[in-house]
Amino acid sequence: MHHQNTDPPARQPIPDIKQRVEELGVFFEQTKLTPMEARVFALLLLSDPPEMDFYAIQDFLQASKSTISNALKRLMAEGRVEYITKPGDRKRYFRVSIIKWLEHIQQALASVGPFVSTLDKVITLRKDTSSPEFNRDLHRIKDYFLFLKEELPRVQAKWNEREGSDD
Amino acid sequence: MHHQNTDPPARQPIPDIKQRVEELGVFFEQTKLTPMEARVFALLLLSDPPEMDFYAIQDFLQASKSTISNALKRLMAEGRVEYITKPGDRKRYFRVSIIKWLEHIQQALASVGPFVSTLDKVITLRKDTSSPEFNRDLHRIKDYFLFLKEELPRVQAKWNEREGSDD
DNA sequence: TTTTTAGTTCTGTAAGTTGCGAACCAATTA
DNA sequence: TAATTGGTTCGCAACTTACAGAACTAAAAA
Repeated sequence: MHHQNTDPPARQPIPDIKQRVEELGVFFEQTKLTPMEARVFALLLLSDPPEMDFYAIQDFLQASKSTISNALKRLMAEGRVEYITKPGDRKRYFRVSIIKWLEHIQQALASVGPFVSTLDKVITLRKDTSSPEFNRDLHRIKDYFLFLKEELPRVQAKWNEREGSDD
Repeated sequence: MHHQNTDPPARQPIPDIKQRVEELGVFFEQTKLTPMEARVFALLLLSDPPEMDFYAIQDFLQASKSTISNALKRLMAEGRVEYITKPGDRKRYFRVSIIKWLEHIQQALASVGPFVSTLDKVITLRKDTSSPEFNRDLHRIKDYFLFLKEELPRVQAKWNEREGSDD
């Protein structure tokens, strides 16, 4: 017996979806994804229902299995995509993991940390140089990052409070 | 008459500078710079005095003129590097433009804007889909970005005030 | 005027990426 | 047991990028 279709009735898909996946894909390439990864992500953002099985993704994007496999692998490693399973169905259904994606974004805001310490190293190294003005300017940038490092968690806290967040 | 040396007396350079330029360079590659661009930027951050002429950069990094020329071109186009000149000296002295670099960083924080509008498009397209829960989650991410778009300028204002900023 | 200086611009190429196809594997079905 | 399903992994071809080398240019010096 082959896979019994328990999906909700196919609905009117989003109009011009192929083209929109391409456009969205180009946008998400800017977020450090390869073209195909970006297209997979874009497709999962636009698909209805929001989960798709491997073959459906492959068929839609007209790409090879290996390409889809690797794209999903990376998207899952990054936490932007996850999969669900259905009882009595061996397939995996891939979907955008919105919670993890949000966490990912929030973490990105914390990336000022390494900047502060890198600048700190530079400033320390420059301590005895003949260019106090340049060093002061460097210090100013570091202070700016330090300020952000303090303020951004505050902003985050404000959001959590506003959302009645449980995290 | 060839270029008369009016530089301040050569001082003790930063220890292990070659290695440190490589390390710092690797760090700055993460900020969308090619390896050589990142090394040039790193070198200008560590050099004493903080400005270097073309040949000194080339000699230090052991790269070709074209590579240095293109690296400086891009760093200047990005606003991270500028040059100064000295009277009676045809050479240009390249240095990190700290003010512009800071502006560049501050602008980067404004990059949430495109995200909001992209997500808005997706949400609009998904309006009539059969997955209200997914759509709600998407909306939540958009609201988060919208929140940031409002709050980040506030944080920036706070910094400007604290610095008695003149910009 | 010729030469030198301070670069820029134009190919060519080596190295790194991206994605395909084929082979492979583990679980399920026949 | 053999065949099918749902993928993963490997090796390679096509494309892209980063850098080198050489030819070029504009300004200054000789």
